[in-house]
Amino acid sequence: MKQSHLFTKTKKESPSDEVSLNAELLIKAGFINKEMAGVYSYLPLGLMVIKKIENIIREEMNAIGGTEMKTSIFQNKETWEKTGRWSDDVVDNWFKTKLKSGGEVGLSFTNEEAYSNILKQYINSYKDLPIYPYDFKDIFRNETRSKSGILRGREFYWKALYSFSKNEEEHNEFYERAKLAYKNIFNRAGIGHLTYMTFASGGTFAKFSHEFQTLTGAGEDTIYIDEDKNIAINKEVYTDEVIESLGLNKDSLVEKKAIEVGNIFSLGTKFSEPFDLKYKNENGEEKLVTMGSYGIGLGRLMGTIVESLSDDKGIIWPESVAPFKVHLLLLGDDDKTKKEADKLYEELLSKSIEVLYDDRTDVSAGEKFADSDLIGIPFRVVVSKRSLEDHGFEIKKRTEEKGKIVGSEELFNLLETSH
RNA sequence: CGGGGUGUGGUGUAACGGCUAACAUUCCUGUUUUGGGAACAGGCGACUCUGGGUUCGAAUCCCAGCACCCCGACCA
Repeated sequence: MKQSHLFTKTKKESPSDEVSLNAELLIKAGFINKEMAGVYSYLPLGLMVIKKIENIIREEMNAIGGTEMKTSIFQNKETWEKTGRWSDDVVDNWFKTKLKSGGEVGLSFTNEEAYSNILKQYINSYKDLPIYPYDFKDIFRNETRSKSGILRGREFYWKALYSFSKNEEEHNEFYERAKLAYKNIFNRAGIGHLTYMTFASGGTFAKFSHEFQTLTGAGEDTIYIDEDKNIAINKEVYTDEVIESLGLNKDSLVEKKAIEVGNIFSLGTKFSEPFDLKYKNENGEEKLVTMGSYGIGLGRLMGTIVESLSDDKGIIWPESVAPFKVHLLLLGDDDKTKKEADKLYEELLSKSIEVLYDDRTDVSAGEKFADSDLIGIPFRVVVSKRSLEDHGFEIKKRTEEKGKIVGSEELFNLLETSH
């Protein structure tokens, strides 16, 4: 994509109504636009990142047997009354609205009810199980206080997978696979080294749920980490009894601030009971389905990456989620340099290397460098009079201070072997 | 929902109760520039969040509302 076609521009000043680093950088660099407190639009660059993250999650979910679908934002009152969660006394953060015909509808704030209701039609026999449907979906929560930029919004985009299993054993087997899939996701998203699987309260049907907590000062949660064993405990279950039951030692636990980027949860029969979600086993007996839920907030994950990987010049995207792999900068406006840069741009495109081409000729070199650092694309390639007088192109990683001048062959070699 | 703070051109800020609301940036015109947010010249852009009140006079003081930020509570 040519930068002259990208309508967003970077801002020099930080927005006055944002304090959080993720919102500040993402707004300055033109990834998102704030609509109101806790509500953000994703601009072209932001959407590219979201889609990259979405694809990573999709691949990992499909790899463990997930089946993608798309449930409606609109929620049926009757369905929710089955679990008692329609009531504002039980769930106080609903966004609800009225139909012209008189009824009420809610906007999704979670998906268990919708899934249980749909899957009831399709689960009859033990032969129908297990199944692992999932959604990418906008979720709405009327938070009393949204905060921290895109880390906690009133509207957010998430992935939710629900597992429907015959029994505890089958559920547990999948649950373990889901843990690994989640680890893969956060590794691939570039924050694996900062992310800990964390024991948290489990509800009625399991002793624990598991959160994936990424260390960042902007975190809302307090966790206690055992760095050797690479696991952590959420403050909410940080008791002597729990520490002991996990075989941990209080002295080796370190307190840290973290943000919850993912959560997996055993639901047992909490939802299959009210929905009468049963199957017939081999002996013709009716059994309740055992469920689990597995969520990741994509916007929150994006914000967390920004929070934990940026520097004082801007964002540093991991290659896996960066909007582009290469930021190609044209410096100078003489015909020869421009022609060389155009040619390189076409070559990158023909090799399917994602590139943002700063082809603007009315912008100074300094401004292009500053923009490039702020936007945070992993590789910066400069074409200028100076580079052409040497071997051809200057390539520099966003994480490096100095680049090096390389010829075309070496350039493509470097780009094609990196991912 | 409790507490605290802030609302001024698109953006970031300034302005003792008193002149035509200032500066920077963005944007537009032109000239010169092109390796770290270039230089010069000219120009566009504001009912100072809304509604009341005090005053000869309000961006400034008072009241109410709304919005945004922060702390806390809450967070399938």
